[in-house]
Amino acid sequence: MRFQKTTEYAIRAMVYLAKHPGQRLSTRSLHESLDIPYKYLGRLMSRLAEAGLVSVEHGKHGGYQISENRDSIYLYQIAEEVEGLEDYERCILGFPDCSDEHPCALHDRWVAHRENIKAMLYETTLADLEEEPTKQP
Amino acid sequence: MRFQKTTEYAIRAMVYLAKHPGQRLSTRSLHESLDIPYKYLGRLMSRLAEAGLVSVEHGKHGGYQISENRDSIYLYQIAEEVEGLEDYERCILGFPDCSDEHPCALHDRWVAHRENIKAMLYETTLADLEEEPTKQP
DNA sequence: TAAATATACTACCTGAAAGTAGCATTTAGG
DNA sequence: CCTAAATGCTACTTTCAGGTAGTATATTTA
Ligand code: SF4
Ligand code: SF4
Repeated sequence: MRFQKTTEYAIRAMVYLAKHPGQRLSTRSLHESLDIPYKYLGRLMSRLAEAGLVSVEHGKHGGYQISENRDSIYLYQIAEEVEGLEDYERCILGFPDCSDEHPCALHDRWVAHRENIKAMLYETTLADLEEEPTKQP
Repeated sequence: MRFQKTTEYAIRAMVYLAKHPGQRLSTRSLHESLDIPYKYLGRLMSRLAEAGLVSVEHGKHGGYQISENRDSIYLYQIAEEVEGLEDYERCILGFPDCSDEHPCALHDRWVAHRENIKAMLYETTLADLEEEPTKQP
């Protein structure tokens, strides 16, 4: 019961960028600050840029930068881009199609938690997370 | 953000057994009722039996049976046996060692949900789940 | 005791996520 | 124009959860 490793990486990187607004940071620099494999991070950042979550500049002095409106970037957008949101609509027991109408014994217990986590993802922006340190305390 | 597939299988099987107390069900029968790969389920049930969560009989008319005291089998015991509980003590951003004392921006938001899910696992028994149907509603 | 029906054990196969490597492409700036 | 420094692209490798196969072992029952 956890995020994919890649989602963790994406959140770490995005929060780090959000804490350095106006700065354009290279993959190398992010790699060194966040301890994420260099090449793997490169592809990940590329995806996040393609999704419009960060801006990117090529060439010398290039790199990634958070958009100005980081109060409108929500965590769910990061999770959606990286691992999708399908798990949050899914049966906890893995049955392929099932409704809320005749729920099994676990359904209500699980759905409550699932909806809470969804709410966290849908209501938290990067701006909300700027108050405190990102790297190891 | 979900349980491992094997954990889903284990919960499905255990809840199904809990709904058939006093019956000794073979792997073949569980496989047909729950749509879990036969051989894979065999190994899984073997593990659950070894962990003492179900009783087992070999040979003809053998199979698995839930213990009488199914009101003292908690979901966390199943999760613990199958995928471990390490994820519930883990940093959401994947940092190796970190304390609650100087938390990062996400920490409090995440820990609250994590503790709620842990509480569900630690407070729900198989007996609690017997009220409603297990298979597809 | 022999056949039938079950679990237990061991080894191997598969697919997807994670990680690695090399080269192409873009841009700043002397 | 040329070089340095950056991202982008493509392909390969590794790791592990999930799944398959065959055989050994245990138990009931005729
Ligand atoms: S009712 Fe039960 S089987 Fe159906 S989706 Fe909910 S948890 Fe899954
Ligand atoms: S404070 Fe942040 S970095 Fe530390 S364990 Fe909590 S979520 Fe992870």
